[in-house]
Amino acid sequence: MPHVTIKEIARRCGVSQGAVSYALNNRPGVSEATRARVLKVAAEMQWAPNRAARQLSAACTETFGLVLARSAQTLSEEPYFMGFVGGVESVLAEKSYSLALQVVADLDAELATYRKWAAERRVDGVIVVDLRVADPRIPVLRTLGLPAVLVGDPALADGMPCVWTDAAAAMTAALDHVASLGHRVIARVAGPPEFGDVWIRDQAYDVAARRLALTASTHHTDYSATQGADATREVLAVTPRPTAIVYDNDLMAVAGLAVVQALDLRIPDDITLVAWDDSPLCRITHPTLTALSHNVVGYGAEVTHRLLNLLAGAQPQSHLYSTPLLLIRESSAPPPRANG
Amino acid sequence: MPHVTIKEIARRCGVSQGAVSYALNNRPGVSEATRARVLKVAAEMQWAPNRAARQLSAACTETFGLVLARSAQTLSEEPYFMGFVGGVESVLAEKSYSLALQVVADLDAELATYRKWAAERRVDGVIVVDLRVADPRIPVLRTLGLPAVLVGDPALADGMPCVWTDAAAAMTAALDHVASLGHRVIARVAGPPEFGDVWIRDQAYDVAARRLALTASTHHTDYSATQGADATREVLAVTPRPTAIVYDNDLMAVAGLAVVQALDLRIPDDITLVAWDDSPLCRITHPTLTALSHNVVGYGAEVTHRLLNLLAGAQPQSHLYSTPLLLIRESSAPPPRANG
DNA sequence: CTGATAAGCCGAACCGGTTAAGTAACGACG
DNA sequence: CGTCGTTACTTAACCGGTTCGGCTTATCAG
Repeated sequence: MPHVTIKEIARRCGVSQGAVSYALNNRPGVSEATRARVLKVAAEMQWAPNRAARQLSAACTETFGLVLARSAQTLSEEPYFMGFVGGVESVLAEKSYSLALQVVADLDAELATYRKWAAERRVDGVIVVDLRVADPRIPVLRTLGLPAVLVGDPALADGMPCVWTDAAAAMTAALDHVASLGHRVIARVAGPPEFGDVWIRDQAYDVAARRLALTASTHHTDYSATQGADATREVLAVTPRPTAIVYDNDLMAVAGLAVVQALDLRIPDDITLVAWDDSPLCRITHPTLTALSHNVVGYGAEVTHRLLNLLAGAQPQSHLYSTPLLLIRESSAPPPRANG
Repeated sequence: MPHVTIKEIARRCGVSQGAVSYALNNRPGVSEATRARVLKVAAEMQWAPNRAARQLSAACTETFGLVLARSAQTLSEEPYFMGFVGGVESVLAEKSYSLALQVVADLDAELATYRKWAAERRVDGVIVVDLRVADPRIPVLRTLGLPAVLVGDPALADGMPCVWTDAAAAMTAALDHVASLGHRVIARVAGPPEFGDVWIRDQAYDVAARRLALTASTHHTDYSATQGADATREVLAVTPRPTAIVYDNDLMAVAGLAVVQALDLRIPDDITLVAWDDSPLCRITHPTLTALSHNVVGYGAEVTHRLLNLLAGAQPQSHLYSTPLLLIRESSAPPPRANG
């Protein structure tokens, strides 16, 4: 059962290949009668353009690339990415674009993938996540001339087009919240410092803590539940003990919650917890977790739209998607001896 | 800056295109001296084969397809898929294959995607997940002649190649465990009944409960945290109240844990909980959750290997990957009045 | 009635690889 | 010395689309 080609349609319609191509692509050059006949035959034979052939002549792959430089294990623990990918997909699907997803071990492998994709003409553009401070991917993508939209703060994007959420504003809101509850000693369980977003939060956290005259510490982790739990134990061993902890993701916050409970401390009576990356996790714990919520699916969709626009000739620019919203839940309360 | 092609290399080396192709593909037909020269020039010019061109002549895309028929929201909540995709990727990467991932709304859209991929010659084969009872995708894939490996029990695969984990054995182990602790009234918070894997577990649960003379009920959900919590509330409202609950995924188990705690019942003193799909979630709660653990990343890798073998000409067959292992943790204990 | 214009279609080149068929040079062998 | 076989290439067709130049024919203005 050979594949149905444009040539076969041309034979059946008694016209040339070229005419069929014009007809199928809704371009002038054929009569309406012929066009209708061609479309009918094509539909009957269930013709669809061979992707490789089209790519070869059009020099356009209709594919975007996304590289995730995390271990498969980490990815499976972080609900974030799957939602992001889902958002990307939702936009690509309606443009009949597709997504080339690659999971690699580290940043070097990610760079190698970009080089390969560029040389192979594998993708039309890429979406870059997990932006770093002085990110080495930026100069590489520039050199390769690979169109890209970065996911992260303009301060990290070095002039490349990017989409960002205002993490600094969100962090400020979180600290205003705990300070207004009366907390004076707080801690933060953060992600890896090399991640640009974590760096942004680091800055905002320090600035807000100073402004509010809070005693504040930061503990960096690898975002995993294990290190989130460990960091929480460290935090609670310090004197004076913090009465509020801000986490950089939901997984660590839930892990922290369990640690606090295992130590027979009560939430929120003894300790207030604030999570980042709101997800069902934050709503199913007991008590539920106050969290900085943002729409990850929509974020992925927005980034994809920007990349499409960029390829369509739009000016490269940075675009603020949103500011995470602080959702106050049961894990927030004044500290034990507030007003004391 | 035009792309470097084989023609350009041929020109520089003073040989024909064909000779360059032979040299680059390590095929006989060129002298060692020429081959070395060609390889050197190709390396200098950083040549990489244009993917579309190779696909067109080789009639092989070096791409596998994976369709996920879930909402982006659901996907972001289920850690399962990202781990699976990571496992698939780990195998594909070393073969320089790539993955076409598509997220769609429902089964019909999934079928449409397969039809499209087959017509476009978009992928060499597909990995099919979330196998259903009397799955409509099986006849479609057969008709299309699209090579596929199904992820699920041979009883559901209708003779197509599949990779499975022995869910029935795992369920039996879970019930043996709770029965041996002395529980007599148990409940199960299950996934959607149309999923084949859930159906398999339904059967095994009923059989084991009858054999062990347990009073057992099953509550079907959509796998979400919300419905997991709701089902748990229902379960706990029944008289006589079950003393052990088995969940079909980790997310619902964690949600259930919170519900139980919110009702001021103690785990494991009052209620024993068993989760499926062990993940960090099960280890970070307080108390930690007994769970049926299996290696999702390895599962994805195994499935991918099977698909590669299938395309290499191996006989289609079903292959048992593993039986989920029951990891007993803090959420397991005898019922309140055991030995009574 | 003639010449210009355009619509409709054909043939062929092209994208960048792979590969079958053909050819020239050379050594071995009867 | 002629023949066969091998090696090392070249040529050209091919994959399945897109696209350009040019050829027919019909249309219409002059």
